[in-house]
Amino acid sequence: MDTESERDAQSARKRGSGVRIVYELLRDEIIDLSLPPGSPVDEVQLAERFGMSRTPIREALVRLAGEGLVENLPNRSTIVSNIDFVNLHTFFDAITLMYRVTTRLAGQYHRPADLADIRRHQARFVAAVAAEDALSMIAANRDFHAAIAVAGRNPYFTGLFLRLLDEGRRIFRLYYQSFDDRLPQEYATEHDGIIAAIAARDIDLCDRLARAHADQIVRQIQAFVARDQRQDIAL
Amino acid sequence: MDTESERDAQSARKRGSGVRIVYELLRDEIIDLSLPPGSPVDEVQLAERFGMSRTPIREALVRLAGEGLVENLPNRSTIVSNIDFVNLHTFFDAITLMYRVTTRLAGQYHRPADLADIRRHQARFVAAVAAEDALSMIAANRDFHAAIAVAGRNPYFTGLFLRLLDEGRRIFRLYYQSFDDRLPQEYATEHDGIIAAIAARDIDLCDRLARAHADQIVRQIQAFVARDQRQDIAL
DNA sequence: TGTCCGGTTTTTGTCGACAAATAAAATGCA
DNA sequence: TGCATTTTATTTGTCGACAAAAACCGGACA
Repeated sequence: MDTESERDAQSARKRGSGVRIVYELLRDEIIDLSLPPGSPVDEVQLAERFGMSRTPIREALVRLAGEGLVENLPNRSTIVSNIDFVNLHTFFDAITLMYRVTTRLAGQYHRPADLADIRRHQARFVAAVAAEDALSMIAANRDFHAAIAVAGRNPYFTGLFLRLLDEGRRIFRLYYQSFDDRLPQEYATEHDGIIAAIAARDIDLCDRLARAHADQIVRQIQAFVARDQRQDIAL
Repeated sequence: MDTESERDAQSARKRGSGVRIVYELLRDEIIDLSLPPGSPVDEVQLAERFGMSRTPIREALVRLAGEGLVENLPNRSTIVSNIDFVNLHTFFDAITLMYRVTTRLAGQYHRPADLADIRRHQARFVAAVAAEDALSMIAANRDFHAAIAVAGRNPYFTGLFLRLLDEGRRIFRLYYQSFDDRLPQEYATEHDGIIAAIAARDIDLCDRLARAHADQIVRQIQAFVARDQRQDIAL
């Protein structure tokens, strides 16, 4: 069970990079559901897996807890945070507002280099759609909107938005494991519209398109949830 | 140099409470500027001050770093985060939006117990204004709006808002050390208006009042900054 | 006098170990 | 057999110590 990065970590890692390695890998595994919600995260197990002491593992877990990706039950094992389906609407509210705000600010403050970044991620997204690769589609979509947020140059909004986008990746991932719908072509064209609005610095248009885009995504997730619930009832 | 809480921490503290104690105390000291921005935070010094090992200190620092209250220069001392006056407008944008959103949501989702909490903090605020106690005024104001955010029941917004309110406390504190203006009477009446709007569940009114309140605060800070800059030029 | 170089010191990052707290298992009792 | 209680075992929280990095200091040299 020794992957590339883990052996790197084990052999010759620089003094202080250990935490980052563990943090990023755990983060990715939580987001792509390799570590399912609610599963316990054992410190000593991770320690021997990465070939390091418990101390850096612990620090990585504290950071993840700060972002809400894991929960730290006192004197008990830390677990991967559950997805709260009951209060999913709070997530929808928050991410919709952040879509709008970040896109508006991008329209206001973006520079040429930002647009290049955004277009690059959109190209990745389109390629993923063409290849029908749901996983890299989800990742590219996240990076696309993250780039827009960065172009908006408000670290407070960017910070919250990144958290929400990652949480969204978990939820999407949950459904793209079981279903294989595809309306992502609409997403791609909507993305192009957003890019154009940002480039034209049309703030109102940015807002409208971002809101429509967010509504689209929220509706899709809600459809997934509803279908899921009907299945639960049917069984 | 042994205060009450520190001796408590030293003698008989429960297993796992050490981090919380250090975290909360450091957090308070950073917010009320006892630890000025940019000042180094020495681990071993804190360790002997609290009578505990470096490990829990370190964990507290990691948490604080996660909230942006300290910065962790690799292989070098961690320092209290500086206040970024150049990009202060991003702070204004963010906190204004959060004022509006949380107050709107409070108008929508609050329950009777929430209103009681909010009114209690407003009473504290009024008392602090009457006593002309700037410090507890600032603290009560923060708690007042925090209670409104809690009543809105969106943990994502609440989380960001609390961070912004604490950052705002640092900025306010910065100026209430040098000046002794007072227009807080206006704040108190505005607070009453906000309470009434929430109780009446008038969402639009909540939004308008919150926005006006935020603008008021932003203007006051900007006036402080401007006056400060004029002083710098004069000297 | 100013700059570069090597040693010293301070401070962090990591480690292994121990003790407390809880979960799990085993035992006793009705 | 089922439940309460004690015992064991696992896992976390904390500690002291050591080694690596960078800052600090002093001296040599141009």
